[in-house]
Amino acid sequence: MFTNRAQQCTDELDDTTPLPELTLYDMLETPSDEQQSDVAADTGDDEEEYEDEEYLSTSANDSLNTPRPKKPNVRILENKRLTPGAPIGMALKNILGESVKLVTTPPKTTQSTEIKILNKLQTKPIKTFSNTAVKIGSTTIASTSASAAAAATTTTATTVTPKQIRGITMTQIKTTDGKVIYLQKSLPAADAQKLPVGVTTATTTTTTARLTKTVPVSSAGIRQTLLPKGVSIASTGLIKSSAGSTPITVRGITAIGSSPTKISPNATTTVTATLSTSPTTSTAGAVGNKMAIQMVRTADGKLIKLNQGTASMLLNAKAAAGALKATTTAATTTTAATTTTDTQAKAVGSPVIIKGALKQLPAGATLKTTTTSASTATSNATSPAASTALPGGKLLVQSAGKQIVVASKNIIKLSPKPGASGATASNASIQLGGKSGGVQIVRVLPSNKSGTSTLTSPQNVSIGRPRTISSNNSSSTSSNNNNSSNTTNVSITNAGKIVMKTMGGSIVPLPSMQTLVSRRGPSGAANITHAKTPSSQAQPIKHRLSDLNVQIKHMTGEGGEGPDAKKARYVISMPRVPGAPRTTPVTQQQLQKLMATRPSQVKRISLPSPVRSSKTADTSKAAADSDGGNSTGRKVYNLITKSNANGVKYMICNKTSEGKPHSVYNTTMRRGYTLNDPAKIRRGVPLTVQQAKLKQMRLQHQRKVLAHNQTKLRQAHLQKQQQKVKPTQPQQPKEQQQQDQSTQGKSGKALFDVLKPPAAPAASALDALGGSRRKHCNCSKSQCLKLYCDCFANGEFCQDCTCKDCFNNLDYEVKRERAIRSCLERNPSAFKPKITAPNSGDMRLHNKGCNCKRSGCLKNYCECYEAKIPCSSMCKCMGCRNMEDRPDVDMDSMDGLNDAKFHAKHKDVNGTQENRSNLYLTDEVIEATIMCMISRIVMNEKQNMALEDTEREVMEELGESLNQIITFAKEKNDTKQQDETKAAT
DNA sequence: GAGTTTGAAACT
DNA sequence: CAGTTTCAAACTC
Repeated sequence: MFTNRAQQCTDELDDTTPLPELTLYDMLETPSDEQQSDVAADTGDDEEEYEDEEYLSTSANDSLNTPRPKKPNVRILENKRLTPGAPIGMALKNILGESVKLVTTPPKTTQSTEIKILNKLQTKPIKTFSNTAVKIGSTTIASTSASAAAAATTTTATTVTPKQIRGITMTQIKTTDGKVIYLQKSLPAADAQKLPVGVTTATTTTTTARLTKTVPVSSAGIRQTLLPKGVSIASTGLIKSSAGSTPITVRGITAIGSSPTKISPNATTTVTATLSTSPTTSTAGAVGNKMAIQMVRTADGKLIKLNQGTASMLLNAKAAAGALKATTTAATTTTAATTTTDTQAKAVGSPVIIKGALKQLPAGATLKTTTTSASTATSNATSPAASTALPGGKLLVQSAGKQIVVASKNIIKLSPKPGASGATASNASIQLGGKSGGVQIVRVLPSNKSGTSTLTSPQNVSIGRPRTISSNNSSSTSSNNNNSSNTTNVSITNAGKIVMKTMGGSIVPLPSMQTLVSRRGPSGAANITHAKTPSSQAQPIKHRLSDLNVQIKHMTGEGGEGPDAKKARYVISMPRVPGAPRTTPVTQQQLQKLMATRPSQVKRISLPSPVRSSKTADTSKAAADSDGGNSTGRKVYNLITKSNANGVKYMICNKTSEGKPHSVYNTTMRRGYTLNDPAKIRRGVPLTVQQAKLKQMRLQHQRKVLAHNQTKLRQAHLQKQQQKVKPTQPQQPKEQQQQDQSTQGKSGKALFDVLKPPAAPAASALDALGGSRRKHCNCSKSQCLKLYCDCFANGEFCQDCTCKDCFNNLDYEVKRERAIRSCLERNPSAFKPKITAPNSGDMRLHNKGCNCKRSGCLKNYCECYEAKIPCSSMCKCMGCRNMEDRPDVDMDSMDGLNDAKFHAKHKDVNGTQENRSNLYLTDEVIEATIMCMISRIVMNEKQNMALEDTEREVMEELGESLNQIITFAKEKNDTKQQDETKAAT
């Protein structure tokens, strides 16, 4: 796999542009939602950039793998962008001097680097050394004097008086809350001359909360400035920061050379450092030789050190506020250790940052995090992370009981260090969801943004308790100040990304390390638990992205949950009688009891958030099918998703520990899967697999009950009639009935099984195949990376397919992700369900509609017909015969029926509709139905359920009862026809 | 199993 | 957005 992945990095025009973590959530969210990136909340989020168009353009451009000048724009978050020609650009130039090269390049060539500064607010008076205002839009960053009021709403014509800090010309920008941002006004002459036009170098920007302990920040050129929410540039010319530790992000500040950075013990500002894509070796190399370390301190006192190297990874070390004495030099390192443009280009495109870190880190490059914190992170902070070269091109980084193995691929493997203590050590490690003990693997996602990727640069990893791990040779990172959780953010943007965030970031563990596992548990109640083992014994099951999407939404929607809530592994235990077969025998007595207490059997089961909507406990066959016919099977999914508010992203890979991908769904994956048929849920309503199946279980349970009720009533009715006709044999029916009961009880066959219609062909086929997948693609030209391929369209990996040149597998994950993105670019709804029901119980509709011309929409060419739904106004079909007004059309039971049979049946039913209504809609049946509804009401009232829920469930009850009646009537009708046919023959 | 038909996806 | 091409599944023989 690694080899393949490496090859990917060089093929296709060297298009190694890393794809951003493509989340299913992204797929399903509306664009507007995607753009609603709460930067302020997402303090460490630098992975969201791909969501904007700039990223896309950059990405596209990166595909050419051509070095590009950077876009010298300064922009403010929330769509306040500034271009070089904009006032901010001019103002910055005024501040930074002529040495700042604001290169005007097409927007698509933008390579955005980023510096994020997390500020912890302080109320210090503002003092600025800069007397030049920076105007951003209508606002101005003033740096006229210590008086904030002196700043005008417009640009002041004052010039910056550069401040010399350690020989570096700095420009100070002071914020209203006392923070001071130093920007290197100009590069050292030597370095500046080395810089080619349009190329910037590393920059370190630091803000401190105290004037007396300001941190110099070098800046060779500010190309972008991002001010997240909560930080504004006031008309007074000051950077304002809202309460809390709102991060201030300065994006695109690049610098050259290393600058010493001091962080005062009480400094509450995070320094982020960036680096550039500068191909100049001199600067980068010089810096690298110096092994400058970039120190970052988070708003909550965490200390982050960035080592030199292309894509260093930052990990915070928690430190008590005021006690932190970490001092280090700001690291401005570039990984571009090459002098040639070509090499640089390749480096940029390299998707693996840490790749190739074969040599041991120099001692100076080892991160040292000093802290006096007595917290559990102390061990981390005081323990310098050490890296050791391992065979096979791996880099072992150890820290506080944890080992991080940085493979030659974009993978970081986290495994417990032998002898390391459990809980404490776990705090000191990169964790996925706070899990400890197991091997954790984190994928390093390459970034196509600016920056270079070096294959030889050693990587340092400092592991600390803090959440933010971010490193970047060209971009900065920010630390998360959330102390309440054990989340960890790892992000390496630029040449490579380590994206490992559980809070506000992305988690991209290796396949099989995070799996969404669904299995049947022994307990009778449906519940969902977190799996404790990364590996699973899952049967090959395919999954659907859309299903998982919803689930992950639930999973990640609980912002207040602990780290375990972020785990991507879930074991869903379905209700089942312990030891009972899938089709649990139900005696009539049981059914009667069930009938009497029916609502309680359909009681709501409070599930954890991921499957909170699941309510029903059932032992029906549907439940058995929910795991693909394998009670021990687990569904292992692969997808990337993220949460809504917290920005949590998961990549859940459907790969077993053996490396073989799973097939989540054991069903055919044709287009137009519908909700009611779990075997065809490909683009059905966006319910989770579990939800859909639980719903089906619930419905089947209701059918059981209703069928039992009907049977009981019919038998009573029949008994009456027989008593009337044959008064001499009054006991026969009763005896027969008892015998039936006994037989049923012995045979384990439920009454419903007697009454229920034959299983749908799809389900039958599914069962016949023992849960194996029925269909496999046969793509030959699309490489299974286009929507032509059903596997791909379903969000699955190809498995056991007969396709040729298949790239739809883990070995070509990059290509696959790119293809997904391509599809989404063409059609953002490409992976959304095509067939949805507006509301529960509503008729399903094809969202797009078919476009059939010749098939009359009566063949499986038609997506509507295939989905067993009538064509709607959305369709553009010609000569459509897939009409809606077919009262007998039970689309879910039409599998295998040809048109002739269909129409014959149609005609027959219509012709005798009234009679059959009288035949089956007897008073007893109606009474039973009403009883069911009343029982539901009573039970809901006992449970103090909301009226709306009660109403809804009562209506569902009615609907299911009617459905059952229809099913029963249909079956009887068919039986009758068969009997008539036999009699005729 | 080969060839044809069909309509969605992709492309222009 | 419309027309055309490509593609793979559905269908036919």
